[in-house]
Order: sequence, then C-alpha cells, then structure tokens
Amino acid sequence: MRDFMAITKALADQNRVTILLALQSCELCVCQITELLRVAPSTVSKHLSILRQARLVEDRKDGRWVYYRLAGEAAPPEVREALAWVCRCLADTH
Amino acid sequence: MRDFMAITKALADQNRVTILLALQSCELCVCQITELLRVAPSTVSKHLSILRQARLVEDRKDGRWVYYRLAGEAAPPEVREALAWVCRCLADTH
DNA sequence: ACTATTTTTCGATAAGTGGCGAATTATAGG
DNA sequence: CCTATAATTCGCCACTTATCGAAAAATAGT
Repeated sequence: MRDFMAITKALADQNRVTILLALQSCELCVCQITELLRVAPSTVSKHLSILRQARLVEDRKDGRWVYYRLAGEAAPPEVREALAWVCRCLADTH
Repeated sequence: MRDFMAITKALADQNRVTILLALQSCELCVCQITELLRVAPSTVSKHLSILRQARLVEDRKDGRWVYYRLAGEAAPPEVREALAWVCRCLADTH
C-alpha cells in the first residue's frame, strides 16, 4: 500500500506527468527536462527524485550528465501498469 | 489532461483509496464510510466530492441516505482503467 | 409543526507540497 | 590546479489540502 501511494502521489503533479510523457520517446538528462518544463533545476531534481522513489523512472549517470528513462521490464507490475495507463490516457497529448 | 489530473489527484490520498477499495464489494452510504475511516462526516463528504468530480464514483440518493458506488460502464475509459488498476494493485489489501 | 438523523457547506487551522535561490558535490577540460 | 557545467541538497516561502466543528439543508417519523 505504501508503494502504491508513492506512485499515485508521484502522478498527482502535472509537471511530473509531463516528464513521464517526454520520456516515452527517449531518455533525457536533467538539463533537457529543465528546458522542457521551464522551472529551476533544483525543482526538476526534486520531481525526478519523487519519480525515482516511486520507481516510475530509472537513472543512468554518464559523465556530468544523469539520464532518466521510464522504468523497464524489471519494474514491479503496479509500476508498469501505471505507466501504461498514463501513456494510454494521454497518447494524443503530444 | 485536466480530467486525467483530477483522477491522479483523487487517487493521491490514502483515505480516498480506502473508500474505493471498500466500494468494490458493495455500495455504501456516507455514514458507513465515516465509521470505516474514523474521520469526521464533513471530511468524508469532501473526499466523496473529490472522487465524484473525478468521476471515479457515482451517487444515488435514497431517503436520508446517499449511497456511493464505483463508476460503472458509462464512465470514460481512463476512469475505468484507473479503477481496474487500483483494484488489481491492492486486491489483497482486503 | 417539531424532532432526530443524514449529509453538505463553510470557515478556520495545521500539515503538506511545489517553487526558488544559494551552497555543495561531481565531473570534464584547459 | 583551476574553471565551467551538471546535478543535488538545503532552507525558505507561498500555496494547497486534509481535517475539524459549527451551521445549514434535506428528509423521515412522531
């Protein structure tokens, strides 16, 4: 139940949902997401931390950059179903 | 997108999720839900209002009582999929 | 009409959350 | 070693939200 609420709380913010939608097509580093959302880097970092704790995204460090991507096959079922639900609902939202 | 965020925000509270789980088995009136959650009736009323605006539940008035039930077949796909996801994730959570 | 019961609305309040900037950490390149 | 860039952490502030109690509305029964 705790894990489930972490997911629903993570999804309850428009900027975080926008991040998930953007990650559908390809992985992005923090500064790219910052440009996309037009908010401060520290704010983006906080959002990504919340998404990561909910296990909705995974990160990969490459030099100075940290790339984020949607959770993959290894993620728990409730996470994969949540992502599928989000992407299906907002498929047309670019 | 607005409708979608209404759903995610409605799901981002433990008491509201508990209400949805309880409504799986049968419809309940406000006072029954109040006993279940052990919070003030006015608080329950507010929670139900949020769930209703997200279209996750429907209500039916019968005399002094207002009965709430999960959204049915007529609900939009994103609502039905959200309910299915919640119930599947927390199937064991009685 | 009056009363009791159920539910909702409203106002106040405490807790939580999203946002920023400053400081810190880590890394790459001169 | 120094500087520049990317990202995170921390403290603070504004805004939202969950909660309550009091009051109001609706209804059933006497």
